[in-house]
Amino acid sequence: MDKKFLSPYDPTATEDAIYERWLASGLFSPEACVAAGVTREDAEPYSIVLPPPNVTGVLHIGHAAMLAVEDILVRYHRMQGYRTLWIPGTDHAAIATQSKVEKELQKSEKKSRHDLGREAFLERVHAYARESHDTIVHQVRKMGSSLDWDREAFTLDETRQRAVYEAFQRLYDMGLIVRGHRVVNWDPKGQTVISDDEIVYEERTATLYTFKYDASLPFAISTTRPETKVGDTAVAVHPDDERYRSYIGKEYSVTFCDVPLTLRVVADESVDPAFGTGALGVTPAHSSIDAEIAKKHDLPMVQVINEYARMTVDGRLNDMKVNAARDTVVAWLREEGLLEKEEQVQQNVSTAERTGAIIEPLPKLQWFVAVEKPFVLKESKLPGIPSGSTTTLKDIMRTAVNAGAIKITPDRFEKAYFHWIDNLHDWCISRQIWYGHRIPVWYRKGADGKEEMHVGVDAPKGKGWEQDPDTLDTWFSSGLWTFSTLGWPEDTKDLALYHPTSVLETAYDILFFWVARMILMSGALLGDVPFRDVYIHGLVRDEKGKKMSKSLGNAIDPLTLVEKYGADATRLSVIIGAAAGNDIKLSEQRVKGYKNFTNKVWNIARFILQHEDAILATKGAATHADDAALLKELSDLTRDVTDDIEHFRLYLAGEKLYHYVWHRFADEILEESKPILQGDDIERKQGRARALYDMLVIQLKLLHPFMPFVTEEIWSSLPEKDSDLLLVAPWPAK
RNA sequence: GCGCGGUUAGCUCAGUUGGUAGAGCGCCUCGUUUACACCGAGGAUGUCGGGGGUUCGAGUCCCUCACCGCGCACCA
Repeated sequence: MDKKFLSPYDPTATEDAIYERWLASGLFSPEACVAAGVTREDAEPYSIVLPPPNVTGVLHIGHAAMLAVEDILVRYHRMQGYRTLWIPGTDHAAIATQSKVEKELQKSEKKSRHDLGREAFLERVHAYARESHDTIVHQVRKMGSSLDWDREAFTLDETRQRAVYEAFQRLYDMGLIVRGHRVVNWDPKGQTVISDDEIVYEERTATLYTFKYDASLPFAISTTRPETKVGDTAVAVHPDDERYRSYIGKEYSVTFCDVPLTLRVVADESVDPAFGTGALGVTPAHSSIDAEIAKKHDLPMVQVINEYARMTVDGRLNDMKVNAARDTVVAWLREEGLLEKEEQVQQNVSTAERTGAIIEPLPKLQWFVAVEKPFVLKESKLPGIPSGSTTTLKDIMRTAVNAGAIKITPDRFEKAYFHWIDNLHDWCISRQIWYGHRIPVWYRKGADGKEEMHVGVDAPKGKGWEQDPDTLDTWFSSGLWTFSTLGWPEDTKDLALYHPTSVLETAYDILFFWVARMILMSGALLGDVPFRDVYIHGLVRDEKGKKMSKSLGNAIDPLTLVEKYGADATRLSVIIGAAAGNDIKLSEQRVKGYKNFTNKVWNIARFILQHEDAILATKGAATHADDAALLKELSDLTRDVTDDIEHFRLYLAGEKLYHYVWHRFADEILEESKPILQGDDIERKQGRARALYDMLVIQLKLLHPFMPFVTEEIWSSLPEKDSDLLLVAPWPAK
């Protein structure tokens, strides 16, 4: 027996060396597995693309859970003989990374990005991203992730840049990317447009003011934002509302707080007669709902607020910030005796996810992905959408899941997914930030003074072309992730072999942001799904059930846990007790418990290997009925665990293994074996020793996906085995 | 407003198709017998949120109520 078994298992002393052995073997690569003869050339592929962590800092325990789940699936399939590929990568996370660097720049040097200029600022961001990337890769390795590092990708590297430009051009050519002047979500602090999904609603108490624009008007309106009323061009009422029916179609000219307004009364179904006075002041430029009403009724759009959330009208409001302008308008209403009512109401305020600023809806010229526009999908493998049929992006997203080409586990998330799609509007993809993929569109003034535009992967020939200064929403490049990592748009072998990927595993908080957009991109560009299964894991929370975050100071760094208890224990603690999609509350106490389990496994091996001579004396099937029964019992467990893993019940598989290994095998079977092993019946003794050894081998294999390090370390000391590395040992037969 | 999840032992949670209530941690008693004290043997603790229903039988299925958490929508 190896001397190392004489002391307790020490993860810190072994894990790094084991990971190095795996790397040196090259067997994280499916080609290497084929070359080494552990995977058949024609084996069925199994592929997962790692959801790329943002290069905004360090990994948190949620990432650790993600890595553990995916590594379990990958190691299991590799051992099952699949041609298994797990691709690593990181995400440039445009807005998130840029605003992080901006914040630090402001803090340390009191400078803004404009003080540095685009190029110098981007240098800073790149440096930060590199550093962050290195930290993340280090952490990912520490967790034992069996990723094929030779295929590592970054959403902003050269290959992915090409994929992004190609995707943009193709979608543009298909008419699915459009440029338009629309009311968008403007973040005055971040100075950029953001998409609907980057908005966080905050509930606040607001004052609802009811007033008349002018004493000459026969009715009043209600609003929480009186300052925007200088941009009103209409008053909308419900067509069936008796109170206002006689005013429909009439036009009123008034001067509202020094600003002349012309208001037409229009009838619109969307107006709720029960709210306020039942009459709605329509501000087309500063409300997306109002913009829709305005479009329907062909109303003029007047912008009265600028990018800095300041008023742009003549008179007393000129250049005032919106809050000050609100007070001024209310004061004016009071003076004029127009204010009829003030009441406190609960209101959800839109704020920007990254900067926390209150969103100011503004009309702007931006790029959009049109999700409801019909187009012809030339080649399609999507069930329900035949090649050459007319469809929409929304339809693709809905059908992929509805027709069963993609299965979401647990299935309750499908409902939320459909609901999200039903409420989806066109996706604004242009951002006024510097870090990210520059929009592949060039402009120049033509000879006739008109603007010329060129959309393409490469800059156009000729003089005077300027590339669009804006960048793309980070989710645009993330949407391509399953195939951009496999070499698309090139017609690569990887793409043919590994796409669609087998499983997309992620937390539920980015189901819409990301999962839906991957389905959109893959559907539109490849006519296929990006993956067959979506497995949703929960969020890791602290002991009190709070979401872990740096700002709350309750975040547990996975590396700290790995250093204290080992990666194996850390992995188990985020797997066991966490049913699919359910949040997990993590405490160090749990991790400690699983560290004890790793030591238990260690000592089981130690005990069995003490009888090495007796083990090696026999071979073949168990002859004694008791031994055969024990092996049968274990093969039942193998069947259960295999079945659980196949159905994403990793927590159950882990728990069953834990329970069997410790409380059945160690506490009972080994105890009962002691008298036999110390007895005089040599044949019985050798038979039992052999049986225990065979059972140890099976248990190490079953445990390996869950706790790869300690099992591999024990494996290295086994006197007899069917594979040099446990990493690629064949999964035990049921 | 619509939807989703949760409510099981002191704490954190399992309980996959309905069949005598489980685990870990904590607590109590005993044990240092050469795998392991990062241990073992044993023990206490539960009207499975309330109410109703289906069933021979319900933690599990149905209805309803309450509370907690979350998502979406509205947000004049």
